[in-house]
Amino acid sequence: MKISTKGRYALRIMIDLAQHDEGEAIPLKEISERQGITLKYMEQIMPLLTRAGYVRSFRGNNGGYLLSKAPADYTVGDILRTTEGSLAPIACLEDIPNRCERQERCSTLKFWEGLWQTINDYVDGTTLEELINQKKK
Amino acid sequence: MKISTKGRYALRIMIDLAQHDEGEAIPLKEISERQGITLKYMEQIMPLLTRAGYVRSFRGNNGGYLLSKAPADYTVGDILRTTEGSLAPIACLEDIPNRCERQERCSTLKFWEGLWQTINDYVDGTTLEELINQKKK
DNA sequence: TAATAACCTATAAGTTTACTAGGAAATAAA
DNA sequence: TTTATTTCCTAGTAAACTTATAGGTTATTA
Repeated sequence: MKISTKGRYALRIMIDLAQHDEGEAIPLKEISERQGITLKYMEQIMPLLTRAGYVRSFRGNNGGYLLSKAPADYTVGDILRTTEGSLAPIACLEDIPNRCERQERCSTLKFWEGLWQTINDYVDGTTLEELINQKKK
Repeated sequence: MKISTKGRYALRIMIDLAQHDEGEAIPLKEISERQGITLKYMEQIMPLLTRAGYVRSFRGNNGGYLLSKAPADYTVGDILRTTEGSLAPIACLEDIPNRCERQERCSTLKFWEGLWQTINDYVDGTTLEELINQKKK
């Protein structure tokens, strides 16, 4: 029941981008040095955020990344789900191929659905901006 | 971010024990047939529940397991934590060896602590009895 | 004594995680 | 036009974890 480095790193990268945003694209090399995350691993994470439209990427010299929106317009849930995938606590909640034949009479299904909902509500209840400003108690 | 089969099976086993409790110890062989979980795998899960004092085990002929308490006296959280281990969403929340040196200035730490708390609150908010009676919305 | 059932430990296949590696394509500055 | 920079893409890989199997030991009852 753990969030992987992909999601955790993505969150730190987004925070770093927000905190160092001065209009110019920020290259991963800089973020790598500040955050202590290897460049090559970040290169794998970034396309997920780019494709989701959460960051704009610029290739070539003076290239790098910029947030597409204001920090207040991202929930942490947005970022985690694009990098981690669904936050469903058990596989049979998500896709049809994962459903089991016991589902009709499964007495735990609703409990798991509730947990999923609870997790989503929590992660969607905090924005990137709140994280940066440490407004969360 | 998934609950493993250990925790999910443990929950189903506990429900099965509750639903078929007639005072006599229930052998794993029976539960195995009803639940479609292999006997040998269950034999690995049960000692965790026995050591936690959640079930009483009886060896030998006519042996098996019995719940130690009434279904209303177990929270789902109790069962999941004994079989899954801590439900902390990231390792650095749990033990000292896992703490990172960035912890002081980590802007996501409180967020993760809050998620952990939220998960614990949810799983502790449902009892085994409620699960059986499907009182959960 | 035989059958049953929990208990204990080891092993192993499959999957996931967390990277590393190498090169291609795009872009800007020289 | 060349060079340096940077993202993008794909593949590989070691370690850890998950999900079991397997075999034997101990306890208990009929």
